[in-house]
Amino acid sequence: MFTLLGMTSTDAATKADVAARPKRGGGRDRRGELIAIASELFAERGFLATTIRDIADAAGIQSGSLYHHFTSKESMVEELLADYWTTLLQRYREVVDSEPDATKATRGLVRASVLLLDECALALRVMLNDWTYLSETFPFMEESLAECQAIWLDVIERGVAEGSLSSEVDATICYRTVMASVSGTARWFRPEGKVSVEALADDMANIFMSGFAARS
Amino acid sequence: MFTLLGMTSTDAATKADVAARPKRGGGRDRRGELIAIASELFAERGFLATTIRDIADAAGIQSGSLYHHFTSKESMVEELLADYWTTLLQRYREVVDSEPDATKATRGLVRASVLLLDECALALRVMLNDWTYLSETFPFMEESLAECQAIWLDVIERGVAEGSLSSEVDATICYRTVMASVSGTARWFRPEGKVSVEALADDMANIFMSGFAARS
DNA sequence: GCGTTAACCTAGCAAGTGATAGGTTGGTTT
DNA sequence: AAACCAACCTATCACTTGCTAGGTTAACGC
Repeated sequence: MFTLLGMTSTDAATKADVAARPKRGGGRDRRGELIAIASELFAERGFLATTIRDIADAAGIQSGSLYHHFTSKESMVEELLADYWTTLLQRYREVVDSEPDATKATRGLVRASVLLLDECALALRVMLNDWTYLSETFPFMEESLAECQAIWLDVIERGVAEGSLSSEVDATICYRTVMASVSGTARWFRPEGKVSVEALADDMANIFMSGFAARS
Repeated sequence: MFTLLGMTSTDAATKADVAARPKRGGGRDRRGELIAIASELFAERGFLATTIRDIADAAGIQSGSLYHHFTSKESMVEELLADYWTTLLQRYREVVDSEPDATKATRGLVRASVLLLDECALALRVMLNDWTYLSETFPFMEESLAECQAIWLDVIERGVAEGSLSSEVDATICYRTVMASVSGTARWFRPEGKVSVEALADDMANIFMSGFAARS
């Protein structure tokens, strides 16, 4: 430990840094701020490739200080993912409960997925990149996915039964195709970009309902 | 280092292990074997989450021994990914060069993608899970993806021009939707599973061309 | 002023990480 | 028999990882 003008480096750092430190009462939900900062990094580099030192640097604090707010690196991402799934499933239920027509319900599910992509782009990008690890770490992810699949299959099979959806393609393959497209969209879609969610939702719903062959 | 019956532990380990070691001339392409073993782990747990000690354990050798065959962990996955992209692009070119009809060419591209999914399931699963890291590490991945996109957009726009594909949805969104579905399929598709590639290729081509609304 | 508390710092640990250097083995070639 | 070589081992390095213990600072309530 070197000394500077009779101060130890510890003292010097403390004096200087504390002055530049933002006031305590300022932005109130510090924990939320840190989650936002961390999520950005997770989405950009991947969860596993992001270290807590990266997060601390981005937040302008020391790595150890993060553990005042969180118990582990995993807990920094858990809320983000849990939020996504509860919201998605809640909106799915609203759609299927309020829409008896299977065709419209299918469009509604696509639409709900895409609109949520807009709100939770970070969460989807994080999951997209580290699904294997994250789904092993957080059991609720597999559980939520299972419920998601159940809702979709129910709607599709209802549509096939009432004759509005084609019985020629396998329901499970339909479901997986849609889900893959929607979540895969997270890789390029940016909420602030030039493609609007509304247009995207309509386009994707159209593709799945009618395909992209020209109507004859 | 403890001793046992006058032997050092080093000697003991050597004597025993060498006896159990497979003969040298046996399976000739050892490097290829190791790539296969590593790929399996990469696909299962993710590239970043797999350590070279995991790979060595699975291969029944010591971690240091891997560096007799490879210069780095990255080089263990590079061939796998490069193979995928060269094959995909080559087959894409065969399709667009030999098929003047845009509708059939589109089906051909979907089909080629799905069939390759069958052959290169591991490569796709690896990319799907660690795309962010891998595409930063291997520049050829972004380059190949760009060429892939160019081929797709060309075919789609040709189809729109000749009136066989709908002009109502954005070409780029079409492309991204298809690609996301196909590569996302790698998450659940298993070559040895009960869904045949042929059926899958047909189903997916049908979904994209005609959608899953019942034909009226 | 005094105690409390949230937010942060410093310093470092234990466990792993990818990678390396040099030695050993046994089959193949000459 | 001698030389060669691929395949592997042992032991270890330098570094990074997530995480922790204990201390410091400043705002707030009484």
